[in-house]
Amino acid sequence: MRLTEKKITAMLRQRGYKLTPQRQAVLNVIALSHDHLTPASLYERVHQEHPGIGLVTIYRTLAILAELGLICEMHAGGNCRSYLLRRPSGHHHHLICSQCGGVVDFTDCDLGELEKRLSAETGFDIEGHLLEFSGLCPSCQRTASA
Amino acid sequence: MRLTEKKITAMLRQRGYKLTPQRQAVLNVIALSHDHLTPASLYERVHQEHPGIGLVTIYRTLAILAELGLICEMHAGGNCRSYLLRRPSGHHHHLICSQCGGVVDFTDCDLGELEKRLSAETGFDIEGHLLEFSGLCPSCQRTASA
DNA sequence: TAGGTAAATGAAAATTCTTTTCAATTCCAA
DNA sequence: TTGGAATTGAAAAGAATTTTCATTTACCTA
Repeated sequence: MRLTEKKITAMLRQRGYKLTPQRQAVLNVIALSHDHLTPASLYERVHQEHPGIGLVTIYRTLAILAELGLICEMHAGGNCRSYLLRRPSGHHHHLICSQCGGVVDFTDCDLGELEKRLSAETGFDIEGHLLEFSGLCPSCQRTASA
Repeated sequence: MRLTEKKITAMLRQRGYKLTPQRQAVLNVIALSHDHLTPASLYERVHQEHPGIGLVTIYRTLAILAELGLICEMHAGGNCRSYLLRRPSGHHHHLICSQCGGVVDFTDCDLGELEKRLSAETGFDIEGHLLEFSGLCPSCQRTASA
């Protein structure tokens, strides 16, 4: 079950956030995109449909969505921040190319055992995790060796 | 085999880079540190031993070391960039309390299999990874339930 | 060991990216 | 409808990083 724009707007209202046209435009772009979106690239896309929207609003909307856990915030090389609609599995991991910043996603990480052990050892009530691998993507490997 | 300051300086000279006192000071701090260092925190530490060094020099030295693959550049939440001496194991992990920000480190994570699989599936040359668990530390659990 | 030269340095300015401030506008529950 | 709190955009502020440039320095060569 993928989060749709409709479901997201419902969650927003439930939490007391207002449903402005600007937010709808942002949500629309996020919901339809399968890519990682930086604030700037989101702005660019939203701006086409909805000129006059401010970059500030993009930042603010992203902050709300991240706070509600509806999107994942991630950090990669170069232009640091990017966001992606949250996937069904609940977790969401990345393989990031340290050269070009390209991102590949994967979801199965099998950290349950480790989580259990850490929880027992430290007493932490573990809520989630972030796993990122970094390295060189095939294309940048070729560039590097050339 | 851990990279020592000596080995790093040797590699620098080999590549035609000069060995300035500033660079030595930066290398010294990096080589002795087990933490992730942001440019700012590195600067702070180096500055104690070597006042007068500029933050610019920190950035430049980090760029060279990353280019030579002697340190790993990582991007995590908050203050985006951080660097870590490249370790044999390539590992460094945290358990972070989402309430008080307390951090517990752990090193054994057993991700070798996953790394191998991802590498085979994606063609990435994987250099390192970042694994962070988040949750509530014992003390904050008590506070929360109180 | 002195001298020349390319590389490195620090300060300041310039860029980017992000957040804050604030007055005007807009959503929406009553 | 209407009141009031939330939201908006513009501009200013702030933070992080990079560029520029004149000066200094490491280190190769003679």
